Amino acid sequence: MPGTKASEAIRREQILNAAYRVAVHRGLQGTRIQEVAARAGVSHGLVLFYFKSKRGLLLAVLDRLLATTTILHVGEDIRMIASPIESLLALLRQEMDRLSSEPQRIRLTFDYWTAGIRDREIRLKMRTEFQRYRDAFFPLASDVLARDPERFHGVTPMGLAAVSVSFINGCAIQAMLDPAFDIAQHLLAAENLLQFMHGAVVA
Amino acid sequence: MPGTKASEAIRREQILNAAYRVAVHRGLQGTRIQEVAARAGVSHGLVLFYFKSKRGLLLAVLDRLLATTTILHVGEDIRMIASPIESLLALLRQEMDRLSSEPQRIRLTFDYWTAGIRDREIRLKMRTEFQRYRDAFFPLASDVLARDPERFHGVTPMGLAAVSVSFINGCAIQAMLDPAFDIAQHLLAAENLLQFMHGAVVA
DNA sequence: TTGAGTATTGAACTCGCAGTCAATAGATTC
DNA sequence: GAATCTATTGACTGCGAGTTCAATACTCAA
Repeated sequence: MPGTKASEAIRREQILNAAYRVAVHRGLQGTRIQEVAARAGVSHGLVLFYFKSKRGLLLAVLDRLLATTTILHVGEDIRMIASPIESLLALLRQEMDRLSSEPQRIRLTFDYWTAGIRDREIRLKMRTEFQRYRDAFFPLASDVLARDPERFHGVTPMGLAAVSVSFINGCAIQAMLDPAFDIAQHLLAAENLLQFMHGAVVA
Repeated sequence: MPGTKASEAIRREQILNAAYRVAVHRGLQGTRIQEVAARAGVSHGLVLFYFKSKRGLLLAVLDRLLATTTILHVGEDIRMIASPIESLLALLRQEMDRLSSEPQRIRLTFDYWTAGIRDREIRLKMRTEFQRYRDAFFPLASDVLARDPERFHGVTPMGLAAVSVSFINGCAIQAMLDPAFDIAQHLLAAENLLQFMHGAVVA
């Protein structure tokens, strides 16, 4: 009855792929090992053989999700912008575009986020990931503060970075459930807010 | 074997109270009817008798959660502030304070939010609630835009209101899992951002 | 006090799914 | 081609939880 054999690496990859798709489709709680196995074209026994438990499988899916998440990339074009505030604006725009382009991934990420409330291991992984994301904002935030230290008296670069992340997260949340969510309008509003700041700096 | 009898209203209230506390503690998926019944001091059969199903119970808990959510309240003090932007700032501060003061409620809300991805009925309830919340920002947002229509060219009041909500949601998300999340720093950063805007307006 | 009506119970049923493991067939080696 | 190895299977187990419902005890009106 056993089917064709394959190397461990290939099988794990197959199963993880399947698990990811099922998790995206059904949610974390709704993910059943049977369905993952069916999608991967193996028996459910094999899934448990490789990942030991459902929890192990979902943790592996989380690792994969985080590993394949596009790390915040501050491209050459953004770095070339002379004004720090306009750079930050460009980065926010980029990230919001990315959010709207992969809704499924975002939904799954939030699913893990919620699960992290009650699961220590998930929580730690998520926390690490978000810290990394926030840290990527750090240099730009520093530049912004350095340009006008007096106005931002008391604000730390990490504080400003965190606020940027908050804004992006908040947009993601609204975009997740609200079909009428207007990304363009959000971008426009954010843009104007930051232009506002820029105007103040220049003046 | 039946215990003391009570009116329907009292029993529903008892059970809902218990269900809410269990849901807060265990999460939506982790809520078991047995535990709810135990907390309410009734049999699990009675819980099903009144709420028909677990789903029915959780929907009732959601109704209760939303009904008892403090509706965004723009107090006299805030309305008295002459500058629209400073009013908005005060409102953001108020809401962030509120977030940090009831973390359990926020967590449960996000739990339903996640569930809403796959459950149409929950989704609709959540959507309605968030729209109401967003609408409450509308008047203030309008005032802000009216004060300087040219700079905000193209931005709608609803757009600005949505951005405000995004910011608050984003803060809530970070605060939920990150123990080191610095509300004070967030407030400070937000405050400075808005002061910035205010300075531009005055200038 | 009694009887009807009903709120309440809890045993029993069902169902789905995670996890186990001995058997097995494909691969590999000599 | 035989022997060995091991990846793979699928039947089996057990449990946890939602749901059902007939029995039961409380309430209240007559």
